[in-house]
Formats: sequence, structure tokens, C-alpha cells
Amino acid sequence: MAAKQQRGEVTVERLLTGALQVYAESGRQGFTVSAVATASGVSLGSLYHHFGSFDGLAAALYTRCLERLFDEMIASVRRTRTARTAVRALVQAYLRFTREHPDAALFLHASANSGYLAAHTEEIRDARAAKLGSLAALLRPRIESGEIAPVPEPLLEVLLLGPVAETARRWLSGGYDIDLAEASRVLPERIWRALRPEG
Amino acid sequence: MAAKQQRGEVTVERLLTGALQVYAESGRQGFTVSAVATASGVSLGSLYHHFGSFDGLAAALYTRCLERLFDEMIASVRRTRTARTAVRALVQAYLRFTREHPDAALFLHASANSGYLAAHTEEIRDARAAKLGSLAALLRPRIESGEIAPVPEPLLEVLLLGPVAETARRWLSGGYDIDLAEASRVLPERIWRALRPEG
DNA sequence: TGTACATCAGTGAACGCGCGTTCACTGATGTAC
DNA sequence: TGTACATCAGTGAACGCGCGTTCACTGATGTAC
Repeated sequence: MAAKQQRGEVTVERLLTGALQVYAESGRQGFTVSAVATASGVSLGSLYHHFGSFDGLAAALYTRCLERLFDEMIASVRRTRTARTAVRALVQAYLRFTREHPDAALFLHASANSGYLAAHTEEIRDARAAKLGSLAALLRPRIESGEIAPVPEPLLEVLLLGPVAETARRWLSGGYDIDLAEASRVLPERIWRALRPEG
Repeated sequence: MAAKQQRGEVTVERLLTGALQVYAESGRQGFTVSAVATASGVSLGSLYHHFGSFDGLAAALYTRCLERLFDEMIASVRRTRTARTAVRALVQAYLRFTREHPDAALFLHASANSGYLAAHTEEIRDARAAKLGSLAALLRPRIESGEIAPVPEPLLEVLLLGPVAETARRWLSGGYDIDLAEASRVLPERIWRALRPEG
């Protein structure tokens, strides 16, 4: 069996990049196979050769964006030493990713219930669970040591990510008066207050 | 000009109910004009007579669900006398709505970037802004009186609604270990801690 | 190193399905006098 | 109260467009010896 060819990886990259670009420029409505193929400069057949289906491409793109976002958050949290700075790092990493990669952030938020991911729900759920698990593993010792209040893990996640996700969503949709820099300044401390132990 | 006929309102109601049911049962993929018409027991022509387009129907349904959710939150908050109980009421109203009307809650969360709402973005934005404004108006005096920390209004909204929205989204998607009752018990106090004044 | 072969990668015209939408029509309800 | 008319409400077969997908094919790359 011949090894994977390098030009294949290049094509895959072109397709994913093109797809993100199409979504950013034309939104959900314009997000079609032909548009992605054209924007990527790749033929339809080649797209299908690599991804099997359009949904397959969308799922691959979604997973990649998700992992990049989480990897940045995880790396940020790793660099901290206290629970408080960990929360700050996590919140700011999310917002920074949103500002620096608005296309990826938009695709993530918009594709949540998209329909074109329906066939790959499990695959995506697994990827998400894995990254969320890594994040939780970093915070768990902080709960056990009493630095973070003993809130059930799912609720901890929700308290941490909820406000930031909502901030990102509003900023990306453009119709709200959300100032990312201000959010980056104000939110970490507020969220920390929700999570720190009583007293 | 003849007055609006009563059977027209009945048909509209049947269509909106049918649409919600189709979405709940078949998801985004199965959400089509013909499916909605069939489920409602209404002809295609009649659907177009009342809504002009399928997107029009979707927008009307979205607006209705949105208003119902916000009206419950607003009514709940009105019944309170302190900032702390207001926060608790708001959070619990959101979660109660999610539990009691999962179909409506799902449609709200899933339709956020759906594409079929693209033509009615403004109309929906306005409806949302109006309700959000009413809510904000109820909380504004609390900020001015110092009962709630002086956080910019958009960030206040994000801190209040972010965790609850995320909780609802996870519970509706079914793949997470989210316990709505537990969330209802734990979240209000945590969110309140994020919002109450320092000290 | 060269040759033969297998597999990977890429092409684009063509296809079929199902979607949202239309339209000519019938029936029901309300209005005028 | 009755009759004529206008408008509203409802029907469903038919249509056309554009979508995701296929397929027979060519070209490029890697492997065997």
C-alpha cells in the first residue's frame, strides 16, 4: 500500500480553509459543496475523495476549530499557579481566540445544531468530551484543595464557559454592544467570584 | 375590507404547533415545508397564504418562543423585592421554561444561526432587544441603588443568561450529565455571587 | 538505475432528488343596502 | 331578512432550481525487483 501523499494533505488544508472562508463570507446559506470547492480551487471529485461527503468535511472542520480553541485554553490554564489566575487565563484565552480567529469561532457557534453535523454527532461529542475532560482535569485538584467551591463539574463548566460563550456569540453576531476588551477585563473577576469558596 | 376570520387564526396556530412538533421530532434535517404542512393538517397553499414563505413561518415561531420565554422571566422578576431574589427568579424561570417547554427551548437555541432566519434578522433582533430591554429596565434600579455591582449592562446580561443558556443547551442536547433540578438549586446563588457588590 | 505496476489524488460533466414556491381554482365568511 | 358582492381562507398538482453526489477517466506518486 502506497503511503499518504503530501499533495493530499495540501488539498485537505485548502478545502478546510476554503470552507471556513465561504462560511465567514456567505454564512449558512452560501455554505455549499460547490462554493467550497470553488473557493478552495479544488474539484468536487477531489473533495469527495478526501472527505466522503460534504457533512464529513464540515465535521472535520468543526472538530479542528474546536480542538484549536480548547488547546489554547488548556495551554493558558497550564501556565497558571492559582485557581484565580487559572480562571482568568481560561476566560481570556476564549475571548482572545474569538477575536483572533473570528471565522473559526463563528463556525463553532453557528454549527452547534446545524443539521450538516447530524451524521457525525458522536465523533464530535467525543472530541468535545476529550478536550473538556482535559480542562476539567486541570481544575479538579483546585476543587479538591478547596481553592474552588465544591460545585458539580458540569455546573462548574457552565459557570465558566457560559458567560464567555455568550459574549463571543453576541460579539460575532455583531448586533450587540459587546466590547471584547472590556469583557476581557471585567469577566474574569466576576466569574471568579462565582466560583471561589464561600466567605 | 372583511375582518380577519377566526378560522385563519386557528390555522396559524395549527401551523406553528405543527412546526414545533416537526422540529422536535425530526430535527433540523426534517424541518421542511411539506413536513410542517402534513403535521399541521394544512395545505401548502394555506401555509403560504398566512406566512408568505417558509422562513416567514420559522421567524414567527422563533419570535413567539422567544417572547414566551422572556415574558416568563420578566413576570418572575417582577414578583421579587430584592436583587438577590430577582436573580434567583430569573435563573429559575429560564430553567423551568426549558423543562416545561423543551420543544420551544430547543427551537430557540438551535435556530440561532439557522439560515432560515436570515431574511428576518432585523425583525428578530428587534423583538429580542425589546424583551431584553424590559428585563434590563427591571434590573437597572438595582445597579443604581448599589444592590448589584456596577457592571456594564451587556456584561451583566451575559453573566446572568450565559450560564443558564449553556445549561439549557447541554440539557437539550442530551449528551451531558446536566441535572436541571440541581442547576436550579445551585446556579442562582453562584450567579448572584458574581453580580453582588464587592465585600 | 530502470521498468512495470499498484495505489493515491484529482477532474468535471452529468444526474436525480427534494426542496421551497406558485397558481388557478373552490369554498367560507363578512359587508352593504 | 335576503341577495349580491368582495375579501379571506384553503387546496394540491405542478414546477424549476440548486443542492449533494457519482463515475469513468487521467495524471502523479510510491513500491518492487
